[in-house]
Amino acid sequence: MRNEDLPLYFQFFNEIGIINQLGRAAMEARFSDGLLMSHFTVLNHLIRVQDGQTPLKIAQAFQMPKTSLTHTLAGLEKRGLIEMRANPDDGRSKRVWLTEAGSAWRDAAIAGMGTEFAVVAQAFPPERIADALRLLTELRKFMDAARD
Amino acid sequence: MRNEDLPLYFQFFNEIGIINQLGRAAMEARFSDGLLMSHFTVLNHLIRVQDGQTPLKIAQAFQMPKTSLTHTLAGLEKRGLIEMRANPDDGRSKRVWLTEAGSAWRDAAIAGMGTEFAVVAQAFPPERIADALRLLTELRKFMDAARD
DNA sequence: ACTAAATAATTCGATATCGAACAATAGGAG
DNA sequence: CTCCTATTGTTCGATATCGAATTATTTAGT
Repeated sequence: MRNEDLPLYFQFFNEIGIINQLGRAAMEARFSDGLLMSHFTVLNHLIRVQDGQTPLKIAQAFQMPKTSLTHTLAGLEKRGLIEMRANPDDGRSKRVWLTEAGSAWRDAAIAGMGTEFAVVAQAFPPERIADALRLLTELRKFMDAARD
Repeated sequence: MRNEDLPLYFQFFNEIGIINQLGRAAMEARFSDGLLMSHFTVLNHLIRVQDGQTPLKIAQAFQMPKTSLTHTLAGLEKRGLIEMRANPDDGRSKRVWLTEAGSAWRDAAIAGMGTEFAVVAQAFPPERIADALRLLTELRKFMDAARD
């Protein structure tokens, strides 16, 4: 990397960070029951991939300390959005299952986001977003693979 | 927004979130003295804009609750990276000043990031990043302005 | 000048995050 | 089987985040 390119990459990640913060705040403001992005992310993952995952699997999927996930799962369970049952295949681990309420909450959260997205979509048409998304997806996969 | 475009925007912000998390973790791993991105962001802001800002100004610049900033500033002050002095123009507020150590720590942090960026730059040349950066900057400004 | 409303920062309490240490179980080597 | 190591999840302690209430000061209205 040429030295004069450093600010470019720096600024890139900087903008990513700010957009993430703004987007996150906007979405969390619409979440009911004091739930946060971490909770939503887990529920969404269980629907996208499949429920019945072990906590460790989920933590790895998000590159997240498993100790943080324990706490997030506890919050979801307390609110009745997931159920944790023993794993018959391995006495050490558990399996995480969505409840009806969990599935419904996730759907409602996504519907709520639509309102936010519509505002963005007014100014940024799908083609532009899709264009940038290609790079972002590629970059995410690269960074994910580059983790030691 | 057409309904079938919703997943596109959703996925876009999702990738932003993951990249942010991966980038953040990689950078924080290099920060000395247990400092976090929040600390770096404040120091960097004081250099970019100008030090002597009031806490409220800084909090607004980051769309961040001022109560969180109080805590971040306390951490920076405890480590001698900033100094807070009374504001002669307004008895309610204070002004935040960088110390030599604060400035040096920020420079070292950026230098450390260079190593991470170089890996990314191998696979993603400046032109591609600059291209995406244009959209991101525009989007960030838009979202920033759209805040109520 | 006096009072009321607005503003700056902090304190408080509840929750989140995360590294280190831990208990329980699994699995492999002998 | 027994011992040793690896793996899974939790607990614990320290710090971070953030909304609500609080204190001090300024500004606006009269």
